[in-house]
Order: sequence, then structure tokens, then C-alpha cells
Amino acid sequence: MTATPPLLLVDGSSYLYRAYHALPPLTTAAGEPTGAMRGVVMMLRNLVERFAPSHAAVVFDASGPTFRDALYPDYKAHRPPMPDDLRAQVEPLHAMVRALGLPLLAVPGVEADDVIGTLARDAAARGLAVVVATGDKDLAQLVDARITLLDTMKRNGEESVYDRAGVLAKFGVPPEAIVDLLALMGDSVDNIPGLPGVGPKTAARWLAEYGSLDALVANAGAIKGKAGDTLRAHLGQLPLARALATIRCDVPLEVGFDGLAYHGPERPALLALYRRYEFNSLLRELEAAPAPAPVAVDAAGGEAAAGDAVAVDATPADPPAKVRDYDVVVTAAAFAGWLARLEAAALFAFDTETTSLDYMQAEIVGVSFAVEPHRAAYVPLAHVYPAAPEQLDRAEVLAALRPLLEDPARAKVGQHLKYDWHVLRNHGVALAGIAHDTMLESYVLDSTATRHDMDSLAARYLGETTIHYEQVAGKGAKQIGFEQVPIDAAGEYAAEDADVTLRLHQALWPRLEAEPRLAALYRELEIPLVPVLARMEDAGVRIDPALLRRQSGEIAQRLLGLERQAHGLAGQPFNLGSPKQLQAILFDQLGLPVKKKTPTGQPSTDEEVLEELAAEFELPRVILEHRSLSKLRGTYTDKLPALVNPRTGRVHTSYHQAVASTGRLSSSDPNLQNIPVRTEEGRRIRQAFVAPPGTRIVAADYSQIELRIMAHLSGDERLRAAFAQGEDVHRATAAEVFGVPLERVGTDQRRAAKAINFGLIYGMSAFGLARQLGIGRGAAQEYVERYFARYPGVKAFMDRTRGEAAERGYVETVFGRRLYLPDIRSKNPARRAAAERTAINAPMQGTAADVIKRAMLAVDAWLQGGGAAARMIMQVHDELVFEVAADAVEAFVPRVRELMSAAAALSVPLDVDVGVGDNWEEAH
DNA sequence: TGTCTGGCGTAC
DNA sequence: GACGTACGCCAGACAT
Repeated sequence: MTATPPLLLVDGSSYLYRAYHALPPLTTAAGEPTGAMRGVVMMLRNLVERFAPSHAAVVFDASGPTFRDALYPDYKAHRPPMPDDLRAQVEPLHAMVRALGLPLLAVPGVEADDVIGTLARDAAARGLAVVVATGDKDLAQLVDARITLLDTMKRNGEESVYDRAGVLAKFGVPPEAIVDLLALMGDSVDNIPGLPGVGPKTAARWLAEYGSLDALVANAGAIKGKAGDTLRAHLGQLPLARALATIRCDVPLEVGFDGLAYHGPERPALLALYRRYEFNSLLRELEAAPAPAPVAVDAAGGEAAAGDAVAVDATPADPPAKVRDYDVVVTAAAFAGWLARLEAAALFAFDTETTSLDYMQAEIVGVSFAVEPHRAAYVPLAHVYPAAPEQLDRAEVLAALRPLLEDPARAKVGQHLKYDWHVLRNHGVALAGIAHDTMLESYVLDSTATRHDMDSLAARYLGETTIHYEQVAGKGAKQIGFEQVPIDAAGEYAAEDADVTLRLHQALWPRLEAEPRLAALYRELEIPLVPVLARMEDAGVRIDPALLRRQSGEIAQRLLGLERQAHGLAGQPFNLGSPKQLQAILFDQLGLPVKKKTPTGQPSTDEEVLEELAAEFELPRVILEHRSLSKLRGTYTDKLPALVNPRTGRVHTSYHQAVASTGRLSSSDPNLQNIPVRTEEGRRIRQAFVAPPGTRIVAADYSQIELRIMAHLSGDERLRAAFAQGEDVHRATAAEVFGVPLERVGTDQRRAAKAINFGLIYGMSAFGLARQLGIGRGAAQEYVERYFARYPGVKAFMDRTRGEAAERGYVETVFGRRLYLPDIRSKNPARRAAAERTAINAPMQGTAADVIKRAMLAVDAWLQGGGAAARMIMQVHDELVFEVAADAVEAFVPRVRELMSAAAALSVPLDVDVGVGDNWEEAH
């Protein structure tokens, strides 16, 4: 940050659209749309806090035509009118911007970009630093030594800052060539024609080579190839395209620089607006803030590091000291006081601090609590750094807390409580009464958000920057265990965690309650699943490390042989594991034909390409075998033994409940959901997942669950009948598509039908099907058409789903789980098509996830009630794996089949295949 | 030495 | 551009 506060220019229009498409369509209780407003207000608030600008402007497009329409009648001709639920937010947003104290500009006849350009250049000429906040890359042309571009609110929640070097890195050309770049590329959103087939890469390459559009045009005759022809054919349109892309920096403005002074928010107006549009967390924050809010912040941030305990890396943008009241509890009396508060509370937030992120090893270092906003306590219990002060005894404190923590009737809220469940379990405390988990609240509200960690949620829903773990414990090599963090810093951090968790819950829960189906999913499925998953993780699975090591050894031998063979064929040694080196050998040295390219333009060496080349050449065959074996060794046979917990002799995965946007679980460290099964070689790894003496492995998987769900969702009579009659669905599909009797279906026909069935679930096109089956596009198209003719209900379902997604902006599972699809209305056809495929797939994949989660609850309840001497140890999307006492297996199998089949009442039966064995491979 | 990205491959 | 959802390996580039 510069010493002098910068001029902050915000492209209000671009952010408004971005927020509208990126954020959930929130409304007030009365149904008025507010999501986009809220997104923009949050962003403005963060920008002001961060840059502490002395002058600022938020610029919007004015209504009516601009000079560009006069230049080019088709300008923005394809842009649909503003959606009603966005238009409704424009006026309220303007009011909020004004109440925030930010000068607002909307100048008729020009666009927001032109106003920003004019203001930016003017300020830069005065020697001021300028920050332009926008989602529109066209503004990159303004960047210079004083003007920087800031792109916040990206899909992944990160931001990008573009100075001159940044623009060059991002676009491949410097700011002054951006206009030329845009003229060549065109802009489909604005309907500016570019050169057909010329994208950012080609355009940047040309400009890098010739320096400017003028020089390129002058040398157009010298450009070779198809692109050169294209260029020569379209020379005439370039001047207009450039004029349209050029931002004007000479717009006459009524307001002068002094008129852009920023004096801070107008509190009463802002309070009224927040209240009117139900921005409750912002409202509470503003109400809690001392009035009037301090505006002038020393931009150099001199005082920031002087804070008492917290600041390891405090930035000037950290919120000013709020009314926060955090205790560090080190006396029996203080602890007794907090215990009493917890006992009196209807709900309390708690959090544990530990020695390790590995839930099986973590020991408690301290615990924190909150029962009301902004008031929290940290109880340090095992800090061990030199001269650490006296702390309460860990065992005694946990014993005192035990009745509360183990009481299912005492409601607790936490962030990712599954972890705390494990940590307490390590100290013999059985956590019960998990009433709420903010991570899951956030996930159920919007599963497409990339992160549901507390820091992200605090920023998103409270607009607050929290103390990050790295700030107190360091990171990388310098990271220390939490037990070594000084108690003062630990207290601020840990107490804040409990406080923020509580306040997040207060912000999130009303939103969930406002959506009854989501609330039910959260309350009845996700929350009860927490202890079930914790128990599965805690159980782990026994593996046979000696077997895996033997396999590693064998594979190593074979790899050596293959490597020698490959080097011989290549005529030189090279690293078979390096796609880059392999690419050089195959395509440069040996001159093999390039079959396809990677997204970065390199010749691909993936399996499909190598298979194709292997028909003619020997080396690719050797590489393929080497690849598959080194994958097995590197990912599985070498790694799994290292992950065996020495205490339990088993591997304990982590199931992630808030990662997959469709509602599935995911698994890591190790990932038990991608253990090989398709090849003979791979399946040997499953032999190392063994049943301990006296037990057996039982694997139960849903048969064709996603296709069954498709039958249910579509209601297609023919497909439902196939399942109802227990037919082999791929065979039945083949009979329909190829018009032959069931018993006459050939293997290739069944294989094709299977590919069609899977393709449908994934939204595959005829093109993809053709590639999958190695047939012509016409033939693939014909298959698809015959399929839809025979299963018209499926066709109707897909059309309906796409339409509904476009209309509502999200799709739902049978149980009401929601997945937002902001790209469904994208003007970019590729993004829109991808969103449509997700729209088709998500209800099926997500419903399957809901179903197996329900099954897990049912089976767990049965087992916890003493139903059988068995424990559930793994979940692999459509499969549950159990470790069952040998003498209990016979009774177990039919019961688990029954519970899983009954997990959902669909209009088709849910069949479950169950296998038993001494290891996972045998149980299939 | 650590961190990030690209290319690739495993599962359902 | 063309098949959805994940996790994780290795190589290589680059920052520390």
C-alpha cells in the first residue's frame, strides 16, 4: 500500500452483474431479491476498509444509448435485457452506496468504463495512486505506473491485482496493447466482432511479434497459414473494433476531484437500509460499532502491530477494536464462572485447540467457548513454551466439562465438529449434542462455494477478517505446534474462533430456516451424519502392509525392465514419468504423429493417445504399462503402508462432508474412494484391505443407483419397467436401441448401450459417445436419437431439467439438496454447456449421495443399538463396507440389504449387492 | 527447501 | 468444446 491513500474507483456495473450471477439469489422475507446488492455492499465495505481511500467513486452505467451505439448499431445487440430480479436491486443499491458515503456517478452517453478512465487518468496526472476495482478486463488498458487494477470477487474467492507486469503476465501484452488485443479478439458479450478463430493466444502472439495492431496490419501479407488468411480477410473491421474497445479518458464531468472526497458512512441512513433489506449481519455489526465510526485511518498502519497479544501479522485493514470481551481462563474461579454460563446457556459454541491436525494424534492444548456474541473465553490447558504461565489441569477441566459435552440434550455449535469429536475422544470424552455445525450450514446453503472454513465464512457472512492460524502458529518450516503459541496470542485467536462460530451460526441459521427443505436436509441428514462419519474414521480399516510391500517390490522389478526396454527403443535414457520428456522423445525425436494437444498446446501423451500410437509402434505400449504400474506403486502400494497408524495398526481416512458440490462425500489421507478395481493388477491392492481374525469384510453396493434415480426422476415407463422386472439394464437398453430381442443382444451392443447409459448420466454429447465407442459421429447421433425415441421420458426430463436450471439458477435432488449453476445463463456457450451438463448430472449424483447418507444413518442407528457385532468402516459413493464378526455375518447380510434398500422410497426398487470375504477384493 | 501448476490417472 | 464428481502422484518451475 502506498503512503498516500489512493483514489478508489469501483466499476459498480460490472460488480453488480458479477454478484448477481455468482451469488445465491437471496431475498428478504417478503421475497424481494437482495443477493446482488448484498454482494456489492460487502465488496465495497471490504475495499474501503482495506484501502482507506481519501477519495473514491462508484461508477455505474447510465441508461440509454452511448456513443458506441452510434459507432456501431449492433453494439451489445445480443445482450438480453437486465433480468427483473436484478433491475429491482439497482435503485436500492444506489441508495446504499450513497449511504456508505461513496460518491456515485452514472453519466449518460458513455459507459462506466469511460468515466473510470477519465477519473483515473486525471488523478494519475495529479500524482495520485489509483486503484480500479472491476471485474471487467477491458479496463486493463488503463494500467500504468500509478493505476492498478484489482479484480476481487472471483469465483474462487481470491483476487488478482494487475500492475503493468501483471497485465503483461495475464494477457501477454502490455496495457497499451490491450486495445489492439481486444480489437483482434472481439468481444462476444458486447457483440464486437473479432477475427474468427483468433483468440487471446494468437492475438497476443501477433502483438508480441509486431508490437501493435498498426504494425501487424502493415505486415499482414507476411502472416502465414489460415490465421493469416483470416486476418487479411477482416482487415476492414479492425479500426471499428478498436474504436469500440477504446476507453475514453476525456469525458466531461460535472464533479471535480474534490467532489470525490470520502468521509465515511451516513450511519442513520445505512442502518435504515440494512434494516429495510434485512442485511442482518451488517446491521448488527454497524449497531455494535462505536458511533460515529472512525474514518481516518493511518494508511501506513503504524499502530497495527502494537496491539497487545494478537498481532503477528496484523494489517491496517483489520477491523478496529470492536466491543469484544475475551477472557483467558487460568483460575479455578474464572473457570467456575464460565462453567455456570455454559450450563445456563440454551446453546454454546466451542472449539478445541490441539497439538496436531491429524485427528488420531491430536491432543488438547486448550478449549474455547462462547454463549453470546463478542464474548468468549479461552482455557489454556497444555501450553508448554518456556516460562508458560500456570494453567488449569487438563484432566480436571475435561472432567468438569464432561457432563455438558456428553449430554445430547445440551446443544452445541461448532465449526467442523467432527474434528473436535475425535479430539475429545482421544481424551475419553464422547461428544454428543451436536446441534449445529457452521461448516455444514454453509455447505447446505451453497455447496458450490469453494471453501467453508471459518476464515472464509467470517469474511463472507460477517464481513470480518479473522485471525488466521498461520498468524499465531506460523507456516511451513517455521510452523510451531499450538502448544508452543504464547497464551495471550492463543487466547485472542481461540476465543475469536468460538465467538465467530457463534455469530456465524446466528447469521446462517435464519437463512437455512427460510428454506425449509434445506433446513430439513441439514437437520435430518448432514448433522446426524457427523458422529457416524467420525465413528467410521475412528474405526479405520486394517491393511496388510507386508503384502503391499511385496507388491511394491514386484512392481519395482517390472518397472526396471520396462524402463530399460523404453530407453532401448528411444535410443537414449529419459524419465518415463515426465510427460515433458516423453513428449520430446515421441514427437520430436521419433517423429510420431501428434494425436491431440493438452490445454496448454503441448502434444498430449495421455492414455488415449498412447493406445492409438501403440497400434503402430512399440514404445507407447511399453510406456502404458510403465505408467499403470508406477501409478499403482506410487499412489497405493508404497503409500498405504506409510499411513498405517502405529497405535491402531489401521489406516484412518478423512471423510470430507463439505467439499463435493453435488452432496457426495470425499475422502483423503488416504483417499479410499479411488482404490483400483477395474484391472487385475489393481484389484490386488484391495486384497491388502483385510478382515482381522474372527471377522469378515462385507461389501454392500447399490446396483446402478444413478440410472435408477434417472428412471425415478424422469418417470420414463420403459426404463422403470426394466428395473421393476429386474432386468440387466444395459442389455435392456441395447435391445431397445438396436431393436433386437433381449436374448439376442450381442456383447458389442451391450457395451454400446452401457456407454450410452453412462453418457446420459454425465450429459455426454453424441461427439463424446462417438469418441468413447470409436464410431462415427453420425452413428453415435443415431444411437442417441433412437435412445430418446425409445425412452421419451428421459428426453423430457433432461429438457425440463435444463429449463428449470436456467429459470431458477439451481437444480435440486429428490431430497431438496440444491446446487447453484451461475453459468447456466452465461453468454459463453462453452460455460453454459458445461453448466447444463452439471444440471443434468447433479440431481442424479446428488440424490444417490442423499440416499446412501440416509442408509448410513439407518445402519449406524441399528449398529449403535446393538443390532450386530459389526462396524461400518468405509463409504465409496454407492458402496458401504463393514467389518463383521464372523459368526454374525449370516444375520447381518440380509438386514443391511434391507436397510439400504429402504433408505429411499423411489418409484423403482433399490437393489443392493452384498459380498463377503476375508479381504475387500474377495467381498466383491 | 517449500509451494504451486500441469499432466495424468484412479474411483464412482 | 465436446463426460459429471472427487484426490493425489510426479515433474518442473519458481520463490525462499
